[in-house]
Amino acid sequence: MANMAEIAKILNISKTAVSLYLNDPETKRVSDATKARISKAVQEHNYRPHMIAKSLSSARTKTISVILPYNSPLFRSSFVNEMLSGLQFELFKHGYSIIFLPTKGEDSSIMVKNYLKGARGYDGIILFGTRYCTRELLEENVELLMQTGTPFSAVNMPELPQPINQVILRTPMESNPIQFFIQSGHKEILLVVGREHDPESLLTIQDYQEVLRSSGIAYSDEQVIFGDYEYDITRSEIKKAINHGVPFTAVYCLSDTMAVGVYEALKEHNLRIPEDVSVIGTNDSFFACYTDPPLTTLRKQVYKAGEEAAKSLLHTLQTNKAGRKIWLDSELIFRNSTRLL
Amino acid sequence: MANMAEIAKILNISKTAVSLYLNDPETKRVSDATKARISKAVQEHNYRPHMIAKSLSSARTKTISVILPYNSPLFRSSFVNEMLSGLQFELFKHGYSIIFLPTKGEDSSIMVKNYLKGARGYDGIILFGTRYCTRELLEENVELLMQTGTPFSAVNMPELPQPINQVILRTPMESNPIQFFIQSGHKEILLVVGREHDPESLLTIQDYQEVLRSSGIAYSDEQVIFGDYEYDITRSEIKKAINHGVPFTAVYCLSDTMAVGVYEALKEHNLRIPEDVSVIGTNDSFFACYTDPPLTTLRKQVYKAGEEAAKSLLHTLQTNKAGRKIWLDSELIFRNSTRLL
DNA sequence: CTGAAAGCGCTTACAG
DNA sequence: CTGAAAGCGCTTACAG
Repeated sequence: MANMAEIAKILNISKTAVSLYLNDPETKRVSDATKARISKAVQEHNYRPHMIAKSLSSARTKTISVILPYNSPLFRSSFVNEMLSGLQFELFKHGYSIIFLPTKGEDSSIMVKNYLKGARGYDGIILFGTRYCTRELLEENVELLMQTGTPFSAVNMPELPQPINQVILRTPMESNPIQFFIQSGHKEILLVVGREHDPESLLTIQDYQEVLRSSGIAYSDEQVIFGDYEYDITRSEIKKAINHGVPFTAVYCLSDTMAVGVYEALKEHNLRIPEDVSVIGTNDSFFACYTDPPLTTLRKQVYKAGEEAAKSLLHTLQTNKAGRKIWLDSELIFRNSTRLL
Repeated sequence: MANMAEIAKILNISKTAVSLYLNDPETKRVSDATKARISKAVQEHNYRPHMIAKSLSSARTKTISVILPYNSPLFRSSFVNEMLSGLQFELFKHGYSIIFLPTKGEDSSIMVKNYLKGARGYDGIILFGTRYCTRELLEENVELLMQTGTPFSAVNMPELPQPINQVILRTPMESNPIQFFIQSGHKEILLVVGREHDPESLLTIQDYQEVLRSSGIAYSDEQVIFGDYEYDITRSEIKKAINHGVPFTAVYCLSDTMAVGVYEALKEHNLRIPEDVSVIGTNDSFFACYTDPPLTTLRKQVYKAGEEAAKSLLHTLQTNKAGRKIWLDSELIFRNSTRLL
């Protein structure tokens, strides 16, 4: 396969002309006659631009790197995948590629650190927050990233004070599941979160306590369950709670996967949904309408989050300005797993 | 941030020494004293290798490009995602990155063509077959790809005669859903495939006809339904079949999504699963155990397929030899959507 | 409208 | 053990 120098040589013109035309067929700096000759030669000799060489000389790669600081295989979380969908669709529209670099390290903050010590070779970064990371480490990572000077946008993490691009998923009070349960007459509400220290769970617990308090309902530690975002763990933790006599008529879960874990535990104890217990999940995952009964769930604007992250990053790439914060409101999708008390 | 030349200058040594050490800390070609000095300077000056420059000069990118010839957003098919998981995990292990380049074109074969006319900048390719492509176009694409000389592995397509790396998902007779239905006493079996011309559907229809014939059961066109791999279309096509009086006591679907479409149609006609109709899906998707009733399904080795595709590609990259064909057998997972007649 | 030439940040024979 | 130098395939001021 020919390279640009060979094409130029064959036509007895300069590389400059070839480059100019190939990068902008409308350019006025090359005559129509020359353009036609180049076009023909490119076809005939099967010329394909070498994007690596292009990147090196132009100092632009047209590639966005996605940091997903997980040890386990990627592409397994429907939440993350949906966000990647939005991201990809928007980036492709503007001719950008997406690259996933190998991450190494025991936990997510170490991975990000190693990543930022590693090779550069992309125009910008999309940083995914992970559930398995404390807020302090999250902020530390963001600081490190800012120091590198690489443009980036952060998704799936709480709002941070730094002037960085962020897409934040937010639940307005009228879509708050706990609030909804209370308005439906429930007073004993189980909250199923992930882990004790991840920011998503922490924020949810705080919010839960606040909503209870403002409704004059007593808070009890034992009504907060840690399901680790896993089906099995949730199932066994719920069974424990039932066996310990923890009272509840409603359960809100921070993921749909955990909600089906709750389903299973309830079924094993012959508790009916929603007659005995109401259940709400989070994310409106693909399978949420196929469960028995179909699951009421808090739908987050996940695809849109990916899209907006791409847009804000692209904006920074063009203008060199960062700091755009975008809030996307979640919405309750009513199915048959909830009832008025 | 410093580059390699600056590091060398600061230490008053050559770039050669720096490069040698950085690419192989165990090298005998640099003294321990010099190694220590380089290491220190790299830390102090925050040196990060420039992977684009590295790729250009070494002619290796350590990047694998994935061709997913879809117009719609990627990362939305649980089947493809699971394959990507296997692919990613294996590639990361060996330090390879994954890149997704923007694809353009109306249909998948045009996308592949455009892709192969576009920029190069990766060591190898993973080519995903798409359901929405005829066998002829598939072969044409493979031929084009072979001509470029880029190492590649193909997944998710029927076995091709060319000496290329391929991972093929196969169903042995003992896991054949139609065979299973017949052995369970069913005689009126509906087959739900995707489209009329995609190779996956064609092969399945052929296989269906053969199994029926060898069991002495008459084949009827009206018992083959085209669901386009979509929930809604499947649902309405099944309802049509029921209204037309097409007889059936069992349904095999080429995807779990279509199977839940069947579920919905049956429920709307007050047909019970499995009492009135047995249903089998394909893929053992995440939600298959959460449906009502839990879905019996043909599990394909999707993750493994991704893994093996990566392995065979890596092998070709090392040895320059291609042509490895790997068959992975599918397996029936029994849940509660099927019964003996 | 066109071209000669420097440069992007590395690697890698080659020579010592 | 170490270094000078050519080269990877492009882009891009600069000069005409």
